[in-house]
Amino acid sequence: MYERLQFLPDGFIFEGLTPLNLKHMVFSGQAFRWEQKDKDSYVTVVKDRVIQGKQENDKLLVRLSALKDPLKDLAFVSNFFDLNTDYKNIEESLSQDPKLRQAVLYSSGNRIFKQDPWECIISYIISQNNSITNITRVIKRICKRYGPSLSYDGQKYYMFPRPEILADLKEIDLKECKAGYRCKYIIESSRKIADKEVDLEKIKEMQTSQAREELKKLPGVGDKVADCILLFAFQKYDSFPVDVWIKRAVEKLYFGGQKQKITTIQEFAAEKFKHMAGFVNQYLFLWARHNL
DNA sequence: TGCCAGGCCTTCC
DNA sequence: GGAAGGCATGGC
Repeated sequence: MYERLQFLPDGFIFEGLTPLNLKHMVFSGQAFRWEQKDKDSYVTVVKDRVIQGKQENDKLLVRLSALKDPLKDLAFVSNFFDLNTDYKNIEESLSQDPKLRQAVLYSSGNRIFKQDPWECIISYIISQNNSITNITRVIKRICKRYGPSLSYDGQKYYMFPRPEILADLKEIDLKECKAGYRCKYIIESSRKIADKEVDLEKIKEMQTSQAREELKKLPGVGDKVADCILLFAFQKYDSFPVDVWIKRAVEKLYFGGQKQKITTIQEFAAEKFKHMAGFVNQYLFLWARHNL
């Protein structure tokens, strides 16, 4: 929801975007391919395009490579940054819960990118039992080694490699990207996706629970990884991935600091937050990582 | 050194 | 159906 739009030769300026916090979005651990370019400017690669974003108060400046026609580019950008969703309403609504208010306030403007499903799946397979800095490094190595290169602003960037490419790798080669024991998951999951044994187009049309079971057919994808993929790539906002930070946050806010089983947290969130669970999750995650 | 990180898989009961 | 261990890598 923005108030005004300017067309640039290679991008757009969106004005009147509140709430928006690009820095939160970029470094909140939802996507792993953003880099800081200069002081307030960040760059990433989405499919075959380089995207540069910069925030000035309620303005979002976006430049991109591989220009098509302006309306298609506009649709692509506003979809990726989720600019047509009313986050003001979401944040106000969630803040009605006094236990959530501090987390929402702290994380305000942390919109959820709409990521490419294929890249998201492999990224979150890598994420298991791993740290955000290390996940970022591993993905970068994979793209640099196996992805087609792009040129933007005099610099080289890399696309995420296609499923067929990763599917044909030997484990011993992929190991050089330091994904460790997850390498065999990456290769086998890539093969299932390349062969359409797991069909990403069909998953888009499924209800959350069915989509979740379908994703879990991929090796290296369990409950938590599936929930991340559903939330970040399939817009299933009723999913609520529970990692150690979310667990801590929910235990502290809603269980008086008492340890709970993961299944208890999942059931609690589904019951309490319903179709808003995914948004709650994002606010809680960022808040917890910085404050707990 | 040991423990943790956006967990999953296998084994065993 | 659930508990326990193992697991690559890197930071603290």
